[in-house]
Amino acid sequence: MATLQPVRGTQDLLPETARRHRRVTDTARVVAERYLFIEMATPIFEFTEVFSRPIGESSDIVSKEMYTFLDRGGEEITLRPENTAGVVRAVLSNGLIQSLPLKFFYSGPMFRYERPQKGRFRQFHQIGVELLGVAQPQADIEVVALGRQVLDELGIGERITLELNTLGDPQSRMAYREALVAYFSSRRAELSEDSRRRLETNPLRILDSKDRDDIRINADAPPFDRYLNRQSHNFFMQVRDGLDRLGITHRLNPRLVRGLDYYTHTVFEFVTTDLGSQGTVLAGGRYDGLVELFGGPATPGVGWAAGVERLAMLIAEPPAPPRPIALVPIGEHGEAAAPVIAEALRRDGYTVDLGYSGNLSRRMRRANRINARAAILIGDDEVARQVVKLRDLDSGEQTDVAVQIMRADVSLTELRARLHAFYSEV
RNA sequence: GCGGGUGUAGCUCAGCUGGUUAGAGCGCCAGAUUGUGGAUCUGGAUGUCGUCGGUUCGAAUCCGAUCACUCGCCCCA
Repeated sequence: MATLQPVRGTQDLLPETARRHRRVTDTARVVAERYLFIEMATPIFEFTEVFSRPIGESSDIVSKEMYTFLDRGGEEITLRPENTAGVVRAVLSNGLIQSLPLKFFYSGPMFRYERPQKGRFRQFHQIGVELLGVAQPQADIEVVALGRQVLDELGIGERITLELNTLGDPQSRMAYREALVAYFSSRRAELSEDSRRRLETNPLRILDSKDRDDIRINADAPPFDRYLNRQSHNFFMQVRDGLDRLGITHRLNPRLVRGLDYYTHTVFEFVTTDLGSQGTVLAGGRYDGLVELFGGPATPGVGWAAGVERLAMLIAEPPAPPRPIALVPIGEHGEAAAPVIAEALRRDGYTVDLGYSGNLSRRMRRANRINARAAILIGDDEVARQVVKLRDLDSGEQTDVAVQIMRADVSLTELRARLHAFYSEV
């Protein structure tokens, strides 16, 4: 810690950014609840195996990106790199699996030891939804529609396109995987270094390579359709039809592959070109085998997660918070009376700034800086006359308003009426 | 994890091929205006020139390392 800087990949959410984050999570929560996806939260850390088992030992996330440590009791703990595994664990821990279907919304920080970039941090925030217990394609359709509606409500829908693919059921996926391995192995020498590695770890990912030679080789790779069995094919068609009926346009991307091992059937990504190479903004899919992986009963699931930082960068400036009222005390009696008035107005629901120190000019300047709608000046003279000076900071008009202040007992009837008028103008 | 770029005041940046006390705009502070904000004018403060080391009579400037950010790859939300 040579200088006072935050840990690499972490960042302070200063008020303006925090406001954007809040806009994103609040909007998502509201929309999710329209679909009856209810908010829940799981711990920020879990036993390591909660993540290592379902995500897949071969994935980069597990093999080199997790924040894993021994706690003081000798338990192996990991900071959550994503939240689906945690939600499934919570469902099983709490016996909720009895009451399917389950629909959850969550938001919170996640942790991955990656190389930071724009839109990519080591501590980052995700919002997400999970739907457990529905095998029918309606679940996929509903979950995608929810994602689309969140993006639309955030006002960024038209800059984001939906890409869709299917991984098929486990049999289809396995058969295709074998066919791919056979094909790529035959042309191993031509593959990029990255893709030769992928051949061992995640051969499907080669299809998504950006390497020029890989792209050429991919052109002749066997197509997935041929290995997709009838049920898987029909399932995918139903999902697509359902989306069409809802007017949710999408682009088929046969090279779309999810990084996590537990995905089956539908996979999708909402992508934008406005964020450079970190263009995926919301992504997910179906994970029918996940609950079983945890030792629970075979239970289908669909869900998605979205990156709050990425969404926060895309949205327009959120609406400004309500303008405050500045209370400006002058002199000993004013200082005594001002907090009483401030408290009463705050109980009315107004945002009130109470100047702590400085002369009148200084406090007025502060009132202006915080964009106050009005200033209430109260000095010894006013206290004696049982008035306050109410100054309209937009027009500069200033008038005396009668008040009654007897220690904690205040009567502000006229002041309340005047303030009410200020805030109902617009 | 790999490759490229950048790092000078709170912010945005200037500082030519190394040469005295490192600059501008915005912001901040003070005053004009000791019971009145915004606009204007006047004055003022602020920098370990990211950090450490090297070359040199002399380094913000050249070299190396390191840290951070950033772009691409990888990965992913």
